[in-house]
Amino acid sequence: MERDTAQRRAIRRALDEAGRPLGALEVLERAQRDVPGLGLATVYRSIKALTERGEVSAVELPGQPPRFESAGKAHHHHFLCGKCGKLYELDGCLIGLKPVLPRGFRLKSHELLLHGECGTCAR
Amino acid sequence: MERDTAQRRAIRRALDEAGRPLGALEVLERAQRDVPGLGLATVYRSIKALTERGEVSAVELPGQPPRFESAGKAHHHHFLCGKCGKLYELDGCLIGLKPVLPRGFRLKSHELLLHGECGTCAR
DNA sequence: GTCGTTGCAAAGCGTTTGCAGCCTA
DNA sequence: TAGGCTGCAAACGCTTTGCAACGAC
Repeated sequence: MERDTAQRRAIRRALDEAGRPLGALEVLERAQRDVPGLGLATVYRSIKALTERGEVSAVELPGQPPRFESAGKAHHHHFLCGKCGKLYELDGCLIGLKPVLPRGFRLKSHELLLHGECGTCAR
Repeated sequence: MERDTAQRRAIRRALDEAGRPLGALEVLERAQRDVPGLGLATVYRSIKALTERGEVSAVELPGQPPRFESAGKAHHHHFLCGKCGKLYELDGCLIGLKPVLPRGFRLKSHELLLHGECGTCAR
């Protein structure tokens, strides 16, 4: 990820402006507004490079392809609505307590995914 | 999932006796000790049926194919060692506090994955 | 005997890679 | 101009499906 190309600018922009995690195809669609000839392989290659640089982070969901979001936000978790399938960002972290780990285990990070129904679907 | 066949017995047994979540191929290998001719498609079909019945649950890991474990255990979470790649089961739940959700959201369940190094790898 | 279940092979899906040409620095 | 970057198509790994034979009830 060293050169500044139109493709990478478009991909970065797509992720920055989305406001929510995007799937690879969604990134492609949005970035193609800037660079019509853009290929899916380039999207994957760029996302991979950006992820390694720490500028993008992947969000994994059970049974679904990963979605990607701009990194650099504060530590947060996600809420997946089981009805509409949308993934929401939640501010803050719910894990205040030090978990009880087996002897010798060292904790480096954690991921929390909440399931339920969003405000729109719940009524 | 209505008939009782040797294949399904073998698959169920493999999951029951493993003590940790297994990948599809691991299930195949173990179940083939009982039923040598067993095919991978049958493993997937059976796991799917068992999952729908609630007897098996899938554990999703970032960037990896899912692993499967017998359900019915108490609510628990997992710890993934970044060095050796093993997935451990942790007793109990760390989420005591009601998380702050946006207005109207209804929480049904949650998944927590801890990352770090296990006792063996940490030293 | 019925019809759910199986193994095989082929198809499917998301992702990665090989390659020749392109374009940034 | 060198070498990273790109698009295309083929390859890949994991999972699902079509189909004819099989076997539980």
